[in-house]
Amino acid sequence: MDESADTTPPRARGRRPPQGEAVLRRAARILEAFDDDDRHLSLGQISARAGLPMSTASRLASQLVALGMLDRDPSGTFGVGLRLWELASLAEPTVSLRGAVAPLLDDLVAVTRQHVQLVVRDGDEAVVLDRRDGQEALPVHYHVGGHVPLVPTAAGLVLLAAGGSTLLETLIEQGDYRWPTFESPRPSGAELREQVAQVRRADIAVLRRPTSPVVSVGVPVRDRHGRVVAAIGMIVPADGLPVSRIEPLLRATARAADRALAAGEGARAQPDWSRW
Amino acid sequence: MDESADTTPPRARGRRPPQGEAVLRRAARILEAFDDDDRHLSLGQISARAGLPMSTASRLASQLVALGMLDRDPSGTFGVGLRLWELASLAEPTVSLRGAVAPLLDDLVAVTRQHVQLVVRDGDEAVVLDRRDGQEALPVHYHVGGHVPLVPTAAGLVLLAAGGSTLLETLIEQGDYRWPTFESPRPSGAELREQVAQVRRADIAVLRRPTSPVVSVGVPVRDRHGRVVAAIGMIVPADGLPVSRIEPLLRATARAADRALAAGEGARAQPDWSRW
DNA sequence: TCCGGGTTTTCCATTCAATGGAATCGAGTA
DNA sequence: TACTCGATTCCATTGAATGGAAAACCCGGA
Repeated sequence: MDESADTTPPRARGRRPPQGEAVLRRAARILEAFDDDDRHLSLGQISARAGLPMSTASRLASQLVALGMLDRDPSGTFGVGLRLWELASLAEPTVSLRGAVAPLLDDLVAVTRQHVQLVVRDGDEAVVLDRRDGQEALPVHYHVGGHVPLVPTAAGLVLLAAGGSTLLETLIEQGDYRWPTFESPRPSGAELREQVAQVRRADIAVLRRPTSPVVSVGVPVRDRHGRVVAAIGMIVPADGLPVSRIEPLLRATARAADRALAAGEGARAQPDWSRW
Repeated sequence: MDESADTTPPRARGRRPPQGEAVLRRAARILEAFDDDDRHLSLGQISARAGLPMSTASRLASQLVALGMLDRDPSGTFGVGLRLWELASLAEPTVSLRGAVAPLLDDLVAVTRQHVQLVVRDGDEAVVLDRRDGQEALPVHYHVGGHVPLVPTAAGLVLLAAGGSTLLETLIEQGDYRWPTFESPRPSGAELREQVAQVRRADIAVLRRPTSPVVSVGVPVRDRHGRVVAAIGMIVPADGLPVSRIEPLLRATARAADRALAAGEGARAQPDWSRW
């Protein structure tokens, strides 16, 4: 190629991205390049997913490694770092909620031998804070920290119902809420409204679909002020323990969670590593 | 050069920090301003702890909020954000380890009714990956994501023993490893070496101190290649279940964990939210 | 309602950390 | 050995980041 016939006018060495972008946003995009399916990425993949030039990706990623936010194994591939995890475990509502509710999850799973999970709402999705696998567990897996859609899950519905009409209407309006593709009819706005109203009345959500071999049940957990801050969800085989048995158990657990949470909100047991 | 008599030579408006510092490092310092004792900070506190000018702290913190890395409640105080937590839960070794070992922790706590925890090493400390509280639990609290010192804990000793002589010697050399202040004699280098050797021989650590009402026991968890990747720790009252009973139980659990981990390393159960 | 203080945000002239194309390096591979 | 492809380093260029100061904000008290 000759330098005379080129359309690129000024020939700048280090031209910044056209629209100019904050470093932090770029770094965040690098972190967000990782997801459930790809927890390990090469630099090239990072660069591609984050939409950054290789050199920039390389530089930023190295910095993130130096800060412990990313890890890099000998083979060169990146992964999310432990330091990040340590920091993140300070995030509310994880600490107080998990601390208060974890023993109850233990009990629940001990009694029912089914999947149990604790979820909170984050925008128009839910996030799994903690979970226990029952021995008779069906192969259904939401991992801790993962997303759960609001509409097609019982725990999600509980959070949706608690989220106020604004949330519900927004969700209906945008209409693209997650729904199993093979499930025949995605519920209409009216149906969804009715479903939510039902959950509000009953203070519990029971989700049962003809095509699915499982029933999911969800109950709200409330803080001292009566605000729903989380939901406890359970997944049981449709042909197993009848829901009529599960319901009171879950309701009781939810009330216990309310109390545990209220009690824990004040005092803070301070760590005493010396006595280990 | 100066038109008036002032000692401040050039009078620059936006002078950067003397030594010049990467944005990412500053942002990281902001995040690290949060800890167990202060999970919520005002802007002023962040600015002070991170050693940043108010204006800079304000700008960066807002950006972090926009990215979901920090949360800000109506009163204006900051906290670590949920988004960060979601990202962080992709971190190895949390995912595979917790997934594989969690059911075993459930069993352990169900049988013994004592505290159980899963820890991994991070440099010269250990980090709690998961824990279960026993019903007969003593008020000892390391929260998930928190740090645990290597030397004065059984699980820590296991990781220390597995960490190779370099780690041990470094720790001895710097000599400032954490040790309960009131515990009379901090172990000498020789004592520590002997202790570690003992752990290596027995493939289990039992820590019993005269001043403490608890005994802590730790066993190593190994990956497919036989490398110690984590430790399971248990804390039992000195006057409760005898350690001779606990030992075989923990050993068996550790072997089960090895197998669960090896099995899980290959296949990945893929999430199937449609069947909820 | 208006005031005094403490905290937070915005403004903006200044400048250096960040940038990305190209060259270099390095581990595979034929 | 020569070739390939991914990652790193180099470096001239520049706009994103900076921090002091001023403005905006938020309260509790008068």
